[in-house]
Amino acid sequence: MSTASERGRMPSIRDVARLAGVSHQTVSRVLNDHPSIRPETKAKVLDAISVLDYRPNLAARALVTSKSNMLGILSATVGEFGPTSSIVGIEDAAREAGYSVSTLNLSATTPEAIGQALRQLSREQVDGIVVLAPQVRVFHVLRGMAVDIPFVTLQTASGSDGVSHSADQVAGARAATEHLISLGHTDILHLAGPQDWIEAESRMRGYLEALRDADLPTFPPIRGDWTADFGFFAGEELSRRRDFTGIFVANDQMAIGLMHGFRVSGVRVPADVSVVGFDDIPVAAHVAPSLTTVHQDFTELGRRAVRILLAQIRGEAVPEFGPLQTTLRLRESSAMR
Amino acid sequence: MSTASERGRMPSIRDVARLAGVSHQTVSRVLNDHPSIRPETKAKVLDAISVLDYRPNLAARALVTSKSNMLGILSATVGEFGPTSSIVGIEDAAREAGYSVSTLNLSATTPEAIGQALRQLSREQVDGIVVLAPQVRVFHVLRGMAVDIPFVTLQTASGSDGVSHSADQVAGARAATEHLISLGHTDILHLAGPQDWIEAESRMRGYLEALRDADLPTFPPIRGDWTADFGFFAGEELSRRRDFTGIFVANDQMAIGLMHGFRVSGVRVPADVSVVGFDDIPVAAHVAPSLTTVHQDFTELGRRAVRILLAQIRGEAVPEFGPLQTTLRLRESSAMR
DNA sequence: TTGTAGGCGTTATCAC
DNA sequence: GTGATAACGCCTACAA
Repeated sequence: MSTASERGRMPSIRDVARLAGVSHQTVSRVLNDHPSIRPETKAKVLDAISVLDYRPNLAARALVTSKSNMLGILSATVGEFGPTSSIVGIEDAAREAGYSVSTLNLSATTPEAIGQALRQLSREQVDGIVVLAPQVRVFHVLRGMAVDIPFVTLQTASGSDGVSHSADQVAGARAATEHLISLGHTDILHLAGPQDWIEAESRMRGYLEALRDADLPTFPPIRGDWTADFGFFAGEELSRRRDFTGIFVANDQMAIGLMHGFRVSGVRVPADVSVVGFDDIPVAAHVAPSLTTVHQDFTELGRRAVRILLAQIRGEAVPEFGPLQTTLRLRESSAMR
Repeated sequence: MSTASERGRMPSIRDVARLAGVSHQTVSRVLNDHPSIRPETKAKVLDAISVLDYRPNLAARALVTSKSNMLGILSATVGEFGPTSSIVGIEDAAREAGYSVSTLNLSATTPEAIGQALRQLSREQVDGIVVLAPQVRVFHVLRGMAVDIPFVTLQTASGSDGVSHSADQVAGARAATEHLISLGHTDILHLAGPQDWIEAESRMRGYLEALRDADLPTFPPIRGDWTADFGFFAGEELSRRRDFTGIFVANDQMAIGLMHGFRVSGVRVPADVSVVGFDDIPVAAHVAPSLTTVHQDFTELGRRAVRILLAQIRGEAVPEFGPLQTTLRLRESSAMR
């Protein structure tokens, strides 16, 4: 007779069974909380489990059930503050629900790359995927692929029909713009995110809607790339223009760079121009001047995404969260005209 | 006879075998690049594979080989810029080498939590772990646990004997401090990171060594928590002290907060006090005044960690990278005395 | 309530 | 060089 430890193997369900004096099937039932099992039998089994320090083999389970108890994160971001914080929330919620998390970073957002990433994730048999790929393109590819794995996106594209959850970007952008209007600004620019990005579109829409509702002129938005460096150059460029007194910037990084560009060009914030950003990154409150911006709870967003995904996986009713609220944080960079 | 597609299953190695007119074992050999296989047989098999769009089942493979082709990331950070960038590098390198990545965020750094996390990762049968847990405590627990899974840490504790790789924090901190000295400062403070953090210790050591070597007085470091908010309060407090003209801050977030605290307290940077940070986060170049800081390539660090880990896993010689260089970025926040 | 048989898709081991 | 056969550890289905 050879026991598990003698053979240098991890204890299996059969070793537990032998020690508990039951069949391996009974052990399996205990593990899966099968209803019909006598309490004392269950106790014996649990005892044996703890004696042997037995832990179910996940691969074996995955093989036979075709479920991995693993969620995938498909991300196409470059370590920005927002997505990163969301990932923390996703992992947290997933682990809490007993799922492990496999992350996959997209280096390119071509249809091929996306397809390959999805295939990889499906090979890993993830039970569901959280998509953190804020580009419109990815969204379209995803919809066209008819993935058979449940997935949730953390961005709501206009006309989205898939399951998605996000903070209300349009409302946030509206609030930011309306704030500038309420300060007495009438000529308000928008430094937007890249063309393909969903948030960029939503934030731009909020900007446009607010101006239109107030019967103020709109300007063609400037397209940035989210980076502080771009903001800096934009600041230098815009300093030549003096046809505006307020600017809503699609994210804080660019806003901080922009203020730098203004500074070196002699444009004073907020004396000459009021600036409002978006995201409320941790340093936003501390730059000079401190940045008025739109706060959103990225971590909570990630948590909710997992709850939605799990409901989908389990075939339960998908919880109906309203869009996550954003809040305007008033700081020094915006002031009365 | 029932084919895979008829039964709604994914094609298996046997389906490929049937189509190619060989045994399933031969297919397996093709998949694993077994040497002794006739080229034409191999061709037939590869053909069948592509016709069926067959993809090996990872769970089955993991079950029988006890290897998952998966690396684990054990992280105990809160979404800071550095670790986040490293994770990008880790994932990249891992996927490139054909490994998937399972990430696990530690919410607490108690020995129990760490033990649980390691057990979880080992249950997932990860082939190796990259540890991004910069606390000394975690490091000790890890060493004491005699983990049977290869692992690499991204921080070098003094007297480390495990496999680890990191940028040369001490040298970077020395350079930062020596820079202040070279500007003519003689009274230089240090705003340090939390007690338990490895980088905090290294950076403090660099500070102390530089001052000692220059025969300058050292001050007891102030312990911060890495956040900009803490830096702000520290700035307000320190503004009451006027016994120093230079300060080396252990990370950029705190440095930016500190400058804010100085600002509201009437301390001018760099006129009254020169400030140097660490990390070179993207906004460091754009805050006002722009922040002199120490740059390090976090992403490359992550990549290297994976290469080291894979060598360990495969039993190859572990590549000997020297410590990653750091470079001082000179900006406005530090100036001649 | 419990046990027995069979199979999930792959690799390892032995024949041929 | 190739093919049977037997695991790997678990779960589902059916039998007792």
